[in-house]
Amino acid sequence: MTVRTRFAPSPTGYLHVGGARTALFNWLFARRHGGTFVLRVEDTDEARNTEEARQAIFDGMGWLGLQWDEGPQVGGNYGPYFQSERKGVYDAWFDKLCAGGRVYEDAGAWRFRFERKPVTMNDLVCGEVTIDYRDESNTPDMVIRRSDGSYVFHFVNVVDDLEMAITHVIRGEDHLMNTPKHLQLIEAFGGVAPQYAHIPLILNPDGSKMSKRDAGAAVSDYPRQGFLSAAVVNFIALLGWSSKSAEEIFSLDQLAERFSLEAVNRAPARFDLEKCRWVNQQHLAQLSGPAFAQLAAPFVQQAGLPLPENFEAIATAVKDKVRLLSEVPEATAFLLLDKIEFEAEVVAKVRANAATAGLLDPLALAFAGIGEWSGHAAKAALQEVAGAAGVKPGQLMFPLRAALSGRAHGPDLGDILDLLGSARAISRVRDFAKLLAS
RNA sequence: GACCCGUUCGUCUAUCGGUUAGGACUCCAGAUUUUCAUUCUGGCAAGAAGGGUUCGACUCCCUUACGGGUCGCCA
Repeated sequence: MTVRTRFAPSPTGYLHVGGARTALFNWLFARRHGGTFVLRVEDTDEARNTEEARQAIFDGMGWLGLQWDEGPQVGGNYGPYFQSERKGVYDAWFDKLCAGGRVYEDAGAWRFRFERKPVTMNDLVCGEVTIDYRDESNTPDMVIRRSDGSYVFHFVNVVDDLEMAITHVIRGEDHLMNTPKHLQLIEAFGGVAPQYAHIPLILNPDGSKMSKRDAGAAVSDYPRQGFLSAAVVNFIALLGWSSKSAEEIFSLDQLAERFSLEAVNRAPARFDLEKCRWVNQQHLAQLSGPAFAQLAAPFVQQAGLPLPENFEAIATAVKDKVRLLSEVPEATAFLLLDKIEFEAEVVAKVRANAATAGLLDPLALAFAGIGEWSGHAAKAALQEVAGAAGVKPGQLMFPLRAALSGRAHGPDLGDILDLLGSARAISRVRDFAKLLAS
C-alpha cells in the first residue's frame, strides 16, 4: 500500500503557521514513505471563499517549498481538486446514504443518523480514544447537506478522502472530536478508514490560542520580515516534533529523512519567535556569500539604499552577523552610502578617551600615505601610529571603527577598510576627528 | 456546562521504572578575536499538587488544579 496524504485547506483567509505545519507534516510523511502528497481545496462555503485566500494558499505552499504531487495546477487521477467542482461526486455518495436509510430531512437540511454506540479510534498520535455516541445530547445527528443543496465539511471531507484513496489523515487536534463522526460516515459507506494522526495546536507565547491577527500567524509575513523558508519550515517542524537527537538545524530533505509520527508530541507548543530568529540565523550562515547577497539585495533596495558593484562582498561581511535578511540594510548602510551618521553614544565613548581620540588626525595622515590601499595595509598604518604614540593598537580599533561606521558593532575592521576604499576611509576619519574637536 | 486531549527549566524538547533528569533558545560569566560580531567553555533554571502500585516512579493508576480542543445548515 502506497502512502497518500493530503492537505485540505479552505480558502477563507491567509495560510497561517498552524496550517503550514499541518501541510508540512503531511508532506514530510509522504516523502518519508515514498508516497503521494495531495492538495485539495475545500471551498464548499461559497460565502467565505475569496480568490485572494485561494492564491495565498498556493503562494504560501510554494514559498515553503511544499510542492504537491496531485492537486490544483498539477492535476492527477483523482480530480478535480476543488470541492466546488465535485458536486456530482457528492450527489452519488449522498444517494448511497439515502438508499441505506441513514439520512433524514430536518427543516430542509439533511441529517446523518449516527449509530448509537461507542466509537473508538486509534489515533497515531493520541492513541486509543473512545467517544460514546449513546449519549445523544453530546452527539446530535449532524447535518451533512444544507437546505440549499450544498454539502457540509464532514461529508465532503470524508467522501474525498475515500475517493482520493487517502491512507493517512494528518490534521490539527481541533479535528479530534470530528473523527468519530467521520468514522461513522465511512462505516455507513462501507469504506475503509484512513489512519488518523491528530497533531497538537500551536499556541501564542502566552499560551493562548494562536489565531489570525496574532503576531507570527501569517505565513506571508515571514518572507517580508527576512526569514528564509527553510528556517521557518525547520522551526515549525520542531514545534511538536523532535528528531530525538541533539541536532536542530535541518533542511527540508533532512526533515523528510527523519520524520515520523511516533515522534510527534501530544501537548500543544508555544510559538517562540526568538528561537525562530535563531534558527533563521543558522540557515543564513549556511548560505554561500553570493546566495546570501542575492536574497539580501531586495531588502537593501526596498530600504532605499544603493546597490554598489561590490555589494556581494559587503553582504558577505555581515552574513554571519544578522538573524534576519531585513537587518541587512541597517547593518550595511555605512558601506553603501557616502555620508554617515555617528551614533551619539559612540561619539561620547570615543571622546571620553582623549589620548586615542587625538590620534585620529595622525591616522588619517598615515592612511593618506599608503601607496596601495588594503585593509591589511591600513591596519599596519594604524599599528605604526599607535606605536609612535605609545598606545596599544587595540585601543585605536574602536575609535577607528566609530569613525568609519559611526557605530559600535559591525563587520571585521579589516573588511570595513577593504570595502570602504581609501578615499572614503580617509575622509571619514577626518570628519570624525573634526566632529570630536568641535 | 458536557465530552475529549494534555501538563519535564521562562520557551522548544530528551527520558519509553533505577540518570548527578540531557540538549537547544533566552539571560549571565569567562576565553578567543590586537576592534565588533561570530565562535568556544561554563553557569542560572524543570518533573503542577495530593494519593496509591512498586524494592524503586518524571515514567503506571486515581483524584484535584491548570491549559488546550470540541459541542454550527464554519472548515
